[in-house]
Amino acid sequence: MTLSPTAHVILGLLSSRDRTGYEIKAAVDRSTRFFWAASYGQIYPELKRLADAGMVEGRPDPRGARRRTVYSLTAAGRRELQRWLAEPAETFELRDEGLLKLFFGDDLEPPAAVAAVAAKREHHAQIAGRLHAIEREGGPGGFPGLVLRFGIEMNEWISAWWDREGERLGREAAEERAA
Amino acid sequence: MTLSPTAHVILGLLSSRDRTGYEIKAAVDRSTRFFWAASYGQIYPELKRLADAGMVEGRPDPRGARRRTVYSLTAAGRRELQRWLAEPAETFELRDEGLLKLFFGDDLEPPAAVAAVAAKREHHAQIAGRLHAIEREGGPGGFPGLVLRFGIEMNEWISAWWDREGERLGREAAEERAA
DNA sequence: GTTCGCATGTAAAGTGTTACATGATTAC
DNA sequence: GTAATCATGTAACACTTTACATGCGAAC
Repeated sequence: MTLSPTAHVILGLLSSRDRTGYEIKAAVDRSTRFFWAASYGQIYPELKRLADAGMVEGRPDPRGARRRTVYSLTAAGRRELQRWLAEPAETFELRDEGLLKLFFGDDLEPPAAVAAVAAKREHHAQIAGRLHAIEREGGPGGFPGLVLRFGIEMNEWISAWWDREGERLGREAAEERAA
Repeated sequence: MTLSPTAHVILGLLSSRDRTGYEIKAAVDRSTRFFWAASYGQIYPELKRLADAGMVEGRPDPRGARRRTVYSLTAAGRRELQRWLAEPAETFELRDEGLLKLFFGDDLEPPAAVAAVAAKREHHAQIAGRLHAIEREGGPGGFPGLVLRFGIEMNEWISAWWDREGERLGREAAEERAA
């Protein structure tokens, strides 16, 4: 039985505190979302599988008439988390439709290409801004804080790169019109 | 009928020249692979769908007894490519198991965390190296060349970032041992 | 009293990878 | 002759998203 990386995200989040499936989803959206997303359609079935495998334990903890299941890590779950963390990472995938469009930019009219570059700059500036906001609102310390800092600085760097490139393309287009 | 981004990659690659499915796969592996991968299992069925939709045209072009189908873009296919290129990009997804492990680094023994950082540095240095090799072997000009340059510089930046961070973590661990 | 947030789940559809199967041609 | 490359394709599996369905509690 091999566990998916998403299963390990759940184990990792339960390592710091007990949570419901709903809270796990919220934590993912606040933190790992930018490099590892997960939906309810994954989280709830995965919690069941992990419970069957003895890695997590759910206990009912209703609020009034509203049923609620809080999950916690078992000793086996903590061991599995440690094992996975020590093992080398495998998955690294990027799917960037913006880069794809830029790649085919030679098929574009110059103004459209400049617009595609501007969209790339904007997109990464926005991600950096959102991450920055999380940091200002008392973001995490330790390794989560380090990864957050990385996300901010990388997106700022990418945004600046395309900003420079956009300037250059704009200048070249202007020179061409002048000639 | 909406076309997937992968369908548009095929249209884009057929825009510069006619190709077989095999050649499309090879071109993807040489170029868009780092930000948009595609497998035979997608390319061949997608070529059929695109042919049914009148976006591409296949003509048999055997080499001896070996059957071979060369595809070319139709006028409708070129229009669709233009339309898609002008439209804002939607998909941007990153799945980075290494960042995930670093995120949970507080659960790791310090030497293991330092190793995870080193793995991240190495991974991006290797990608940068491979892309650099493509550039040296007479890489593409124009927009494909620009995207390649971006890939090289971004991976070098990421590698340098984790290099710095690894140094710092190593120093801190040493100071702690000394104290 | 209605909207928003909490809470759990499933079904269907879409996307994509991997492995397998087949066979010809070219280079060593 | 044999290994690598060219060439096409499918089947099984894994993974994920989206949409739907349901209902309580709190805030306004």
